[in-house]
Amino acid sequence: MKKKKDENTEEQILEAAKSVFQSKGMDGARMQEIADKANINKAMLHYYYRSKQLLFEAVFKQAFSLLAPQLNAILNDDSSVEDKIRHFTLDYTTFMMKHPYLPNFIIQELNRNENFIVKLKQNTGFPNLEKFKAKVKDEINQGLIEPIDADQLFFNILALNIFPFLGKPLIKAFSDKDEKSYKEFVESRKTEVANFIINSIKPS
Amino acid sequence: MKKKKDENTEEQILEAAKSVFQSKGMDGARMQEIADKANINKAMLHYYYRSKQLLFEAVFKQAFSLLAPQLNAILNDDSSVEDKIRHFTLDYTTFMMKHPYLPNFIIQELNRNENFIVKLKQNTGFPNLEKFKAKVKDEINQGLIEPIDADQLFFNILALNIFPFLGKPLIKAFSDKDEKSYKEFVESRKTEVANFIINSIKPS
DNA sequence: AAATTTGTTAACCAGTTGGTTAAACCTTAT
DNA sequence: ATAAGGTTTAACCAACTGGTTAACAAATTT
Repeated sequence: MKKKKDENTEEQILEAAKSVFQSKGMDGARMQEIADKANINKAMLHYYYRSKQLLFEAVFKQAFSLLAPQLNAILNDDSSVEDKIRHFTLDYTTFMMKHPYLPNFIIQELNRNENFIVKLKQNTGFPNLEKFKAKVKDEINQGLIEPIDADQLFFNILALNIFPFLGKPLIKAFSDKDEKSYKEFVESRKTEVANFIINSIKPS
Repeated sequence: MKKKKDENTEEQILEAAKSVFQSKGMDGARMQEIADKANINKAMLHYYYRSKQLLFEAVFKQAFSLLAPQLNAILNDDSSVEDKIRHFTLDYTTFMMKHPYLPNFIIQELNRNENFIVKLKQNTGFPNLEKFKAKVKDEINQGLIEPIDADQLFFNILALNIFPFLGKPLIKAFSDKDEKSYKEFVESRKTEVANFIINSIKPS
């Protein structure tokens, strides 16, 4: 009826699996390494999660569930487009600086298995753009922002915010930044990116 | 059909390796699959490239060498910042629509092995931002564009152009696009992205 | 045309991988 | 205490992996 011994073994596994899968990906991850990191026997991984695939999916879904609410914040609240942009840019960058492996993990695995996102879409809380699109059109009609396709605007916002994490090695190499100045660069983007976007859509 | 020396075996291998590595990554790729795709014996891979690692590096360097010239075009010619942006956005998107696996492959493997880019930097023709930064500062001083950090501007350009290829599954899922409308979306970015950037830095 | 080098193959190998098993170990209910 | 059932472990396994070998075939040199 009740669980016995170490109640949080299952969570220790998930924690270890998260760390290994996020830094090495599905193909590069080794079950033994996950077991070692969780300080348990490898058989326990299969006892709790049955297979590498299912353990991976548990990790991936949890990772994606961290991303979705951030997107929904910008998409579904009632603030102005400008506020959405400032708010999202600040929150997203702050959050990802604490979880720098997350964007690359999600993008990489989504590209590895294109079917995977279909499963996720069935989940409630999967980001929906309709309300955002309506808001953009509304503000364009009111002359508050310049005409722009809402999809293009949304993915521009996403691109500018995600890229510093996906392209970290490129940024460091191209602009000769060490870890410290890379972090300063990302930090300054919390406001720079919002200004950049708003400048572009602001009526002249 | 007689057995005879096939002098382009080496290139067949590279072609097959490119296809497999770019779609599955270093860890997901299998030497046997590369051999099958090249219609040769697995031992030939080692005869010509000695190890999986070296074969991978050959593929990676060739992939990166396709990217570098495009970046250097925007960085080192003498045109105006606005022309650089329009020119690069058009060329880059056109090129990547023909090689859609390339951006993800490079980003993924650069993140998998952070040391890898250090080797690449020693290569001649590795993109250098100095001239671009000088040009940006110059145009800012002349009042042709609004003040902006040249690094930020450059990586904004990169982010907006690369993201549609990295985030293809996200774009299709979030905005309910099928393959056809995804392609139209990317196609329209050839000019949309340039307009978006130039709007942002244009003096009001 | 014989000898040598280069290209190619099937078979093989040792190490690794995800996954299984049977027995032992705890914790709780009887 | 003992039975019961979930939890944990060491040992094991079959399939797979990158890589090697030795023999053979084609091209090149002598």
